[in-house]
Amino acid sequence: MKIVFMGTPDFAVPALERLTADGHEIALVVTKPDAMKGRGNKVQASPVKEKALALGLPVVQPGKVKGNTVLFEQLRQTAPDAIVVIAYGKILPKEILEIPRYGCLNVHGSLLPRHRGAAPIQWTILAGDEKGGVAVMQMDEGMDTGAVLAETAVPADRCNAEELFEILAEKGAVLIAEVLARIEAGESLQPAAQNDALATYAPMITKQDGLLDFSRSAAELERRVRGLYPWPGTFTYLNGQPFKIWKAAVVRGAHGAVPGTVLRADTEGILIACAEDALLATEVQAPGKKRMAADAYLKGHSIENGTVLG
RNA sequence: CGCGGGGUGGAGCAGUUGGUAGCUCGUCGGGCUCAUAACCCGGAGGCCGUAGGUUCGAAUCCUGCCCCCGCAA
Repeated sequence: MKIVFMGTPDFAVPALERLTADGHEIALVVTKPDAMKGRGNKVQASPVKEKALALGLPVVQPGKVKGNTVLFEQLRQTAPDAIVVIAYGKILPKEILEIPRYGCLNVHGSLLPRHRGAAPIQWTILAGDEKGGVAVMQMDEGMDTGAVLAETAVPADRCNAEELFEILAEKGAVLIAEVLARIEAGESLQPAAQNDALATYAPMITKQDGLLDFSRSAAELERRVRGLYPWPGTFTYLNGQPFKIWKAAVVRGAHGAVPGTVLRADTEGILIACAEDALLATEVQAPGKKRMAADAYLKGHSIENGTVLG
């Protein structure tokens, strides 16, 4: 099948590889423009762009999509059977949705209609959902509101966002490959409309979302630690300095301490009082330092019991 | 040239008015103990990121390079 692939981050890469391997003709790859990133403000190409170039596929990086008639024209001339969109990062206007014969198919990292929007995987974990998943849907003009063609569910209450990303990227690649195969075989796919009443919205995550608020429950904070791993990570303040917490566990039990109080700091980790139960930080990071086990951190720094974080 | 912190025995840190490298832990051996992540005694282990420079002498001062990390985007 002749396909235009639109995507940007790592999440989209496995699908691009898979569709290529399946013998589809990837006529064009559309990804976001290179952007300044990281220390030193170096310009960096998107993971999808790098993979596309490695595969020898043509790439375009429009700065703007809405109203971009040049892009519309290029897509029309390319005349793809379908456009596969995975975490592209820009809204597609009607002009583009109408181009392919089989429409635009989107791979989304949640069990729709839950977690429509930019950060479905993180929000699956933040919300404490037992299951996460990946869905292939027929795009329409709404934000992830299209009819669902196929879905795969996986457990989500144990892993962190990085792990769930990896799992769902693979599952998503398989799923979109299957959907395309069925379309090619002439099967009717029976799109299932989403129940808007059950929809939730998963807005973009910001660095500030990583601030741990100990006046919440330890269970909720533990989810935050998992859901924002490895980006942007969670943090609090120790002696006025940002202090990141990469891994943590819930320790149940009443403690009667003010939220944020360090109950103890030993080889087990740093136990911090929360509104409900306590959070045991087991992997931490101070500014300018590497991430390390809390135990290792305490070898060179001492944290008195009763110190208040946040 | 975005701002900034850092590279010291296996781990985490201290150590700048330059002069024989320390701490906590781990590790090895021994002791104590019913027992122990406890305690006591003893030992091994570091060319102080790298290349030069200044100096009688540099982990400590200067310069280049490599690597790691925080912030901002």
